[in-house]
Amino acid sequence: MPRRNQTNEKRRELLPIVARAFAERGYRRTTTAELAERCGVQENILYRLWPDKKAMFIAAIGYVYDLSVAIWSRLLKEADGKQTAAERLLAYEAEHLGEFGHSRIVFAGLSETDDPDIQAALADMYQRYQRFVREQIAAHQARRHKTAPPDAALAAWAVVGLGTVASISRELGLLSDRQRRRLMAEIGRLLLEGPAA
Amino acid sequence: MPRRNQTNEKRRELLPIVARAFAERGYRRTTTAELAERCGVQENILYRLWPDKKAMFIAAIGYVYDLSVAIWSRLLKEADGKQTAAERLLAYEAEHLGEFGHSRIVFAGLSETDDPDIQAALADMYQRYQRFVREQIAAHQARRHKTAPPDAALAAWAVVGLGTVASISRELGLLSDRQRRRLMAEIGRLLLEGPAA
DNA sequence: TCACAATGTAAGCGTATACTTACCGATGAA
DNA sequence: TTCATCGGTAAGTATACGCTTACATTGTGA
Repeated sequence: MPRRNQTNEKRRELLPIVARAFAERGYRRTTTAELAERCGVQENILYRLWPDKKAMFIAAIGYVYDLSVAIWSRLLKEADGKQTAAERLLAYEAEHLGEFGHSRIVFAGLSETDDPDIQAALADMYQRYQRFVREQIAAHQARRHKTAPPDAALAAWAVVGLGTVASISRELGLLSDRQRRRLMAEIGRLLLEGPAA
Repeated sequence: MPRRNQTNEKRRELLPIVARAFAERGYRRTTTAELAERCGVQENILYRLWPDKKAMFIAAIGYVYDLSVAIWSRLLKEADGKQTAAERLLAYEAEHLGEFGHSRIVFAGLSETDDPDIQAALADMYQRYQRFVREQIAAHQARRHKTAPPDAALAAWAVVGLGTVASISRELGLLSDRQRRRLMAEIGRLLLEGPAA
């Protein structure tokens, strides 16, 4: 009998490195040679793990989502009587926003949306992301029953947009850390609470 | 004497075509051969108009901003006693959002932000864009003096984010036209008016 | 008309890049 | 020990792409 197959373990080991490369340099500019070098292997090793470069990228998209959810879930488990989950999430994102380059990999993908596989991967990720945020917002609104909070689904999209523009502003050096935190805090609160504060 | 130099006219003539190509296919995937073909000229003609491909892209970034401002300005001149300029702008964007691919070209650029020239061009564009929106919001708030409207600068960034996420959702087919209009209308109003409605 | 720059065409050049092939030593159950 | 398979190295291939060069044609002011 041959040795046992360690393909899955290797995939899990290399995927964070692959994802970081795509986040830093975008899809097209990240060459398979660079991926291999960062991973400390030869190119054909990567090709044994994924059929082509596109599959590596799609796997990376999945990875950054899983990573975000893992971080958020850990955060939400640390119960806090004063703040709702949504409030803690906003505060966390204000502080650590875009730390892994979540949004950079999305921007890279958005330049490839005429590829149906990449488009589907991005759409799936966004839907999960928005659903997660929406659930937190709905829970928040249920606890703090205001008279007329915004529709949770719309508010969730707006929060996603808020995070996006905050990421862009960080990327381009448009806002100081302080200003960005204020943006997330004040507008985030407005989106959670609605006009009847 | 030789013929008179028509470089500037030619640039103005080809720039919309170049910008559309970059918006549709992203920076890296748009080849200079494709640019030339779309423009109906040979490649070296483009190289007489701009020093390199990067310059063509940066010119395209400037073009989409100028185009947006031209459209908005026209819109704002059509006075309307009932709606403020900010309200009309929101309504217009809800309807025609991303018609030219304004945001697509930004996404393409955001994958190239380690190039200082591209980063500077994007940062400049975003700052002008946010300033424009902020002025409209401030004017709106001055007319409808609410007790505690959001800081106009923050609200402007949030509106930019709202437009961005709406563009993404259109790109990925995440929201119906109807849902996207609701998103822009309801959250847009919230951002203009603040919590004291 | 003529000189000469502007404009256009066609072909090529060097390099980068996604992906492949050929090969080799290590592993571990039979 | 055997031997099929796994994990890894090194080199190659075909193509695509940014950019250049060589050269012909056109239009215009002197």
